[in-house]
Amino acid sequence: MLNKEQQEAVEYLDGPLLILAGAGTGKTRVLTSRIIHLINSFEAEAHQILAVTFTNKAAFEMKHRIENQIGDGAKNIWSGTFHSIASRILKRHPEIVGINSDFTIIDGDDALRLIKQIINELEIDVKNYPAKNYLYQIQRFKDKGLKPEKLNSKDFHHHNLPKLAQIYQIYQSRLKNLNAVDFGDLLLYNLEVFEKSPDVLEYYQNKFQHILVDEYQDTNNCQYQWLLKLASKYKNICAVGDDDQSIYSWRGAEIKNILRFEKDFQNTKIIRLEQNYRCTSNILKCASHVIKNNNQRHDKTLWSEANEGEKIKLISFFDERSESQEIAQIIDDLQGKIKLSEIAILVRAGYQTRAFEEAFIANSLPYRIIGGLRFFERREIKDVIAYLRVIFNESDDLALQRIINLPKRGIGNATITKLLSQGANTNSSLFLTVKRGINNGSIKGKMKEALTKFINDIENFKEFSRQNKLDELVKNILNDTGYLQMWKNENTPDAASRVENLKEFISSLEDFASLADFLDHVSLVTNTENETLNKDMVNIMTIHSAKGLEFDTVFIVGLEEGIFPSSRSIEERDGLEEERRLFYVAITRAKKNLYLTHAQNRVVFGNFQASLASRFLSELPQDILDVKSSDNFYNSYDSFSMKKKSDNFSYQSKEKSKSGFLNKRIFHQKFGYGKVVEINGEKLEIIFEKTGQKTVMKNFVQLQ
DNA sequence: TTGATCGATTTTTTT
DNA sequence: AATCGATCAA
Repeated sequence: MLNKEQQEAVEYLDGPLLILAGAGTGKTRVLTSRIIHLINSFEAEAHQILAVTFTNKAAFEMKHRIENQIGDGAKNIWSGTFHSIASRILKRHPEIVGINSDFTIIDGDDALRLIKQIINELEIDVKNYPAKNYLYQIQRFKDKGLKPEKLNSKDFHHHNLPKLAQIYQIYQSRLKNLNAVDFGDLLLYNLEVFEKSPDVLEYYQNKFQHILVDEYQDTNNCQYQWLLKLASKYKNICAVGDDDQSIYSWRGAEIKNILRFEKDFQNTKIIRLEQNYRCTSNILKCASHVIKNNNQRHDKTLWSEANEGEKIKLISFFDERSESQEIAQIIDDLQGKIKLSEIAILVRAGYQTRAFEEAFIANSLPYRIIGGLRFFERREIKDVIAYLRVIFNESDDLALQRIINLPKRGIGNATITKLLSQGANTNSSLFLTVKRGINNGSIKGKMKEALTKFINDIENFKEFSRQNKLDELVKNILNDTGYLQMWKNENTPDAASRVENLKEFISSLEDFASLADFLDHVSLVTNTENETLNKDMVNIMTIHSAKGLEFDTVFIVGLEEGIFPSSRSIEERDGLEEERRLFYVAITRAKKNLYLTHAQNRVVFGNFQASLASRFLSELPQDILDVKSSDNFYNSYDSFSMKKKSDNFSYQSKEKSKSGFLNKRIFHQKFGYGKVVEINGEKLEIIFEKTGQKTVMKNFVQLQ
């Protein structure tokens, strides 16, 4: 059943509609119901509907739900991520922007390789001006819809990156020569298509009678312009968003797109969804209380009919090891009572997952890391894909560079650089340059032998791929080039798992009819829909990848200054507000139980150091908190644990004070384990295992 | 050209 | 702690 506002949002058909949907208010249901309603009421046919999301997962889920209700007709709906839809459109009109329809979509790795090449040629000091800063800035330009020729000095001056505009321009022309586009280009070229060809634009304006956009607060300027153009004729655009959940400004997202929606589309109807169906009222209260600290937001009141539920648990640990270790213990105790798959550990940054992985392995708790190292991003998989790219398109220099000396063929950096500059001079691809060099004798000896074999291999694979299935092709590549052998020779557990991944990769290829099909798929779909999803495992992931998900029990961990909020966000303008929204998103993932944890010490860049509790913890509503501390240390939040701790001390002093501390292993609440090397009255000299020698009062250590 | 070694640098977040 | 890049000997 839909509530009154949801129903209205589904049925409203008189032009632009903005749905401000708070966390857990059922926006996905509204979106899918609306699409079904459009079709069932004959307002639009499936192929006249455009539904845009940010993640493949969201798009997939939406489509799946609609298919369940109206069957195969749903297949004609244009639904997908901004990038996949833009790619689909660009494939139909590539000539307008001067590329071919078999363009390659390159990922961040390739883009970075290209930028590095360019800044090397321009002799820019990479030490002071790293390539990735350039790449980042260029991506931001693209997010704003700014092409190199449209830049004016104020756009790039303040970035303190020499020759930024020039590099951007060269980067674009190189991509064009390679018949390649990056993620940002997909949208950017769409805009160019629409500008250069009003007919094409009009075709899509007419085609898409109804446009629906999910997560509208995460659109960047380029996507915004794209939507504006497509919707400007019929103005049947329905955007769903929540300014409190905007967490992608670092990728160019602009909250103001929500604010200006009303101005861009006259007579916009605004519907607010404020009834939360997900969380207990305690969790909701916690989230609302936190987000109120932000200034830049629309004030809104989420409410719910749910019970208070459990209190929010706030737990403090000695260090990140005991944090992960004891959380594993807590979960172990819960096992049997609740499903593990209904538990999530949410971290601020990817590297934090490691401690949990280790703790879960130690406690033999099943877990999965969502969004971590994605399948198609693994090195061995990218290598094979690079082979496929070269086979599909021998002019794909970026892919060729990746594999020309993999496995090792004796083609070193010097040779590659030489070949590249030769290629640049003659305006020909790397592949062609190599071939030419072999023929005209400029490549000689061992080098010639190796490169001839390589070129022949590629041509053979090309031939083979015309007659054979994709998985057979890959098997041949792995065997004939010695790539598989390379890993097998390594004989490490790591290499073994790479071999396994390659096997998995081969079996995943069965679904694809052609190489072109596969390459299209792989460039835009980042992860294989993993089959482990149904298994009962604890979920570990970053908060960003948890967006849109919900779990019975959620642990938000590492709530410390410098981690959450992240150290960078503390310095950035508006950084803290976004960080707080991130916290808000994290809190509202929880349906029933919420644990907030932090460690008092943590290893940062290999150094064990004190870690301050996050400022966000002081923004929590105290009355619904249940504050606990791990038994091992002093905790500033909880007088109860202090008392318990001092009990421990008195017990110790009775039993152990006479036995002497010298040369004994001790534990200190703040510094951890150490060995006593000297006693001066009440003071002890201790060499701590992690922090070195310190002077500490006798009363503050326990014998182990 | 390769592999070893040293030192610098790193940690947001992702389509 | 772990990775990346620069440097150098073989």
